[in-house]
Amino acid sequence: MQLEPQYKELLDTALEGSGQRATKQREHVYALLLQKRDHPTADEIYARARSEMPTISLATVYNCLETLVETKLIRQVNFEREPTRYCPNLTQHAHFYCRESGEIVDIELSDQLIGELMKVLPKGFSAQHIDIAYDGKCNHCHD
Amino acid sequence: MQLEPQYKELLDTALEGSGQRATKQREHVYALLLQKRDHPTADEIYARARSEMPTISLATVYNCLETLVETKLIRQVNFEREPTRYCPNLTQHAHFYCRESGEIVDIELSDQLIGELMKVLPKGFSAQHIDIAYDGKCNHCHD
DNA sequence: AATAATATTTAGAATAATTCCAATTATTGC
DNA sequence: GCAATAATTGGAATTATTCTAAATATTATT
Ligand SMILES: [Mn+2]
Ligand SMILES: [Mn+2]
Ligand SMILES: [Zn+2]
Ligand SMILES: [Zn+2]
Repeated sequence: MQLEPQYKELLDTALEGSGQRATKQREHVYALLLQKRDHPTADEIYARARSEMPTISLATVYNCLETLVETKLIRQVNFEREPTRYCPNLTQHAHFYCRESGEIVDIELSDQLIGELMKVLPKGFSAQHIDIAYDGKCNHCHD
Repeated sequence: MQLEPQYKELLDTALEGSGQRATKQREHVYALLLQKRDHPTADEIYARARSEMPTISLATVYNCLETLVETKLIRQVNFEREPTRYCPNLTQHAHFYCRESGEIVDIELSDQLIGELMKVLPKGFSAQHIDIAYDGKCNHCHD
């Protein structure tokens, strides 16, 4: 499995911009996230990574993920106190967590809706970020 | 410090409804949460609880909080992977986390706004709960 | 190309919030 | 008051994540 050229480009410039090196571990972790966009945990990424790169360590997976988050190529996604998950979708979106299947789905959010959410803040408050997590039943799990 | 009668009533009926007993530890933890509504962590609650009840244990604080959450008298509030915080405000509200001061403020949400958020879900999805967390600068911390 | 400087990876130890456990203590119903 | 049940307690266990220090890889310099 390999990183498509446009993403390879993205990764290289992001890393260069932050004075970090492009390593095969970083490429591999990034490629895995882009390939199966199911919001895996570090452990899941570790398991997937090992099939093609058996010597990679869990610490490296954490390190790579940290680098990718810092350079804003991916974001962290948290539900309650569950293990952190990772998402390469950089658009403004919320997450829907299906209690039945455990599936996590991206919910795109319009600027308009974000605007409305900003409007309800009391005077003097300014938010740089809004985190929105739904939970319930997804389309596959309905009666 | 003590629990106001209306809340004592609330607690007793909630506990009775779930077949649990009203103990002084549960009352005390609940009273602390109602008194200073700053979304404390279990450790903070433990520290506060000990000044009036020096023999209470951290395990008991966790147990009491769990009971209060189960009986829906309080709710848990999580920011990223920080320690869980606890909130006795039962209205529909989001949380604003000030990066500068660490203050956590309740943001009331109208049914209308929640409705809009529900509307953006794809067909077949139904949410029982939406978790909304802002983060940025609060009114006290502005330049 | 060799060497030095720097960054990354690695395995395993450390950390920290929370949960579990088994013994003691408190509360309830008779 | 006594037996049955539930809650509290201190400490051990768990688990995701971070830290550490040694080994390896990459880049820059001669
Ligand atoms: Mn996502
Ligand atoms: Mn609150
Ligand atoms: Zn589902
Ligand atoms: Zn502030």
